[in-house]
Amino acid sequence: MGELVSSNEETCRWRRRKEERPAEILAAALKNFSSKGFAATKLAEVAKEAGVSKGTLYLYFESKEALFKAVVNEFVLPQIAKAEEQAEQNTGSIKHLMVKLVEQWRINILETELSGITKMMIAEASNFPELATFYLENVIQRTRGFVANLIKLGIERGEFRQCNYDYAARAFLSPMVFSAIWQHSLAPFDDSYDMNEYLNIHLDIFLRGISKDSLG
Amino acid sequence: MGELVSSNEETCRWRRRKEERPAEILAAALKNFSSKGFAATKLAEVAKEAGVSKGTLYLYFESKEALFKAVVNEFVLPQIAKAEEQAEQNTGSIKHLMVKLVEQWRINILETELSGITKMMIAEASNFPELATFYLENVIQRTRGFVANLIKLGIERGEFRQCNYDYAARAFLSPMVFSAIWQHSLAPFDDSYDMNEYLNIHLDIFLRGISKDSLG
DNA sequence: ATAAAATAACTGACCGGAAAGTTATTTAAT
DNA sequence: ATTAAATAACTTTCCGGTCAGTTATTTTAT
Repeated sequence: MGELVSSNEETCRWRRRKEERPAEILAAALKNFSSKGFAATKLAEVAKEAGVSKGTLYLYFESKEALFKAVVNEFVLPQIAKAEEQAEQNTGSIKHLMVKLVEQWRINILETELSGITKMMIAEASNFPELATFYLENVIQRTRGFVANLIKLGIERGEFRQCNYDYAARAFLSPMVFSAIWQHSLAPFDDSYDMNEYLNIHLDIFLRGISKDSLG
Repeated sequence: MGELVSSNEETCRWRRRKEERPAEILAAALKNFSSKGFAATKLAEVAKEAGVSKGTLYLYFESKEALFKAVVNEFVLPQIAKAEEQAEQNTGSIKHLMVKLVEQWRINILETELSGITKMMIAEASNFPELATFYLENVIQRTRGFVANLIKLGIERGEFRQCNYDYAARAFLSPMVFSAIWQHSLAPFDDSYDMNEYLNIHLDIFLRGISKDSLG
């Protein structure tokens, strides 16, 4: 943990590492925001884990809020881009693509620290309006729009029945979001919830519910 | 709000009102915990809204955590008891009872300050393990068990298909919990989500998904 | 009835610790 | 020698919890 110097154990108290600092700080910030939430994250702890002093944090990020926004830009937005690309390259059915998207959610979000960011934002939005609008505009609305478009396409193709695709997108996404929330709130105190099972059931119900034919 | 004396505007700085204090403090605490969350709630503010000094709070409640537990006992548990009674007195189908339960959720939880308690607990469970286990044992497990029993009964009666009724209970409850969470997190910043619509769609999908016949 | 004494409800200034953010100083690198 | 990266000590603010003192109310004595 507290490794300050690399190989040559020189008599250096610290090194100048302008290039590497941001990435190391962001990694520590992600870990802390994810596990503790925004308010409960201590910048002193982030600094310690990044192997720098608290002051150094402020050399690279203006404030705690700026640091969080940087975490979102660095780690969350690329995931959305990835999903969008996967959709573009999709050649099979929309239904199949949606199964794949849930699978990607599991692997890339739920089972990584990113689920903690999802939970954190939902949990603390009301206490940090500035972050709330940032996250809403850059993450939520973009994701919702992306899924809504997908469903719209499914309807046009005759895979899905006529429905309000905007609400259908919410119905599709909310259990995924819920899984992230639960995992970082009461699941650790509960006899462990099988998230895979939970997501499978919801996906099954959703696809059944939206299909043109009643079998899904 | 800051009414200290009732009718006669006497030259009293305060009155002794041992009987009324707890209820007034609990009401102010509910309001604050609901809108701000646990950590962000300031006891000085609760005291002010209850018309007492901060010190008086500690005459009636041992700590912030004890105050929160009292709020749950006073306002949340009676709602669960109410639902349990309604289930006992039910003469129609289980399916119909579940529609009614969602309706009650809307009226008694979602559209009241209690939805804020639901959200608060999910949001801050990880930072307050003591409260988390208290809430899990007294609220979550009791509610989940109640619904699981209902679904089990529905299966025995032939209304529902064979399924893991424990997970089915989670599938039934999680969108309700999600509605409360969303309402107190990003909904205020979003173009307003129609929660009724959201709940209706989920109820429809759930009942379709669990029915023995495919129509629901 | 009245007033003094006793009681307990209530107040609010204060304490201690914690954490965000700042800055004077030190140290590495060139 | 000079620059700038990094530090560590500092300031400020905030809040849960405490407690010594104040005041409304009740009780006792006359």
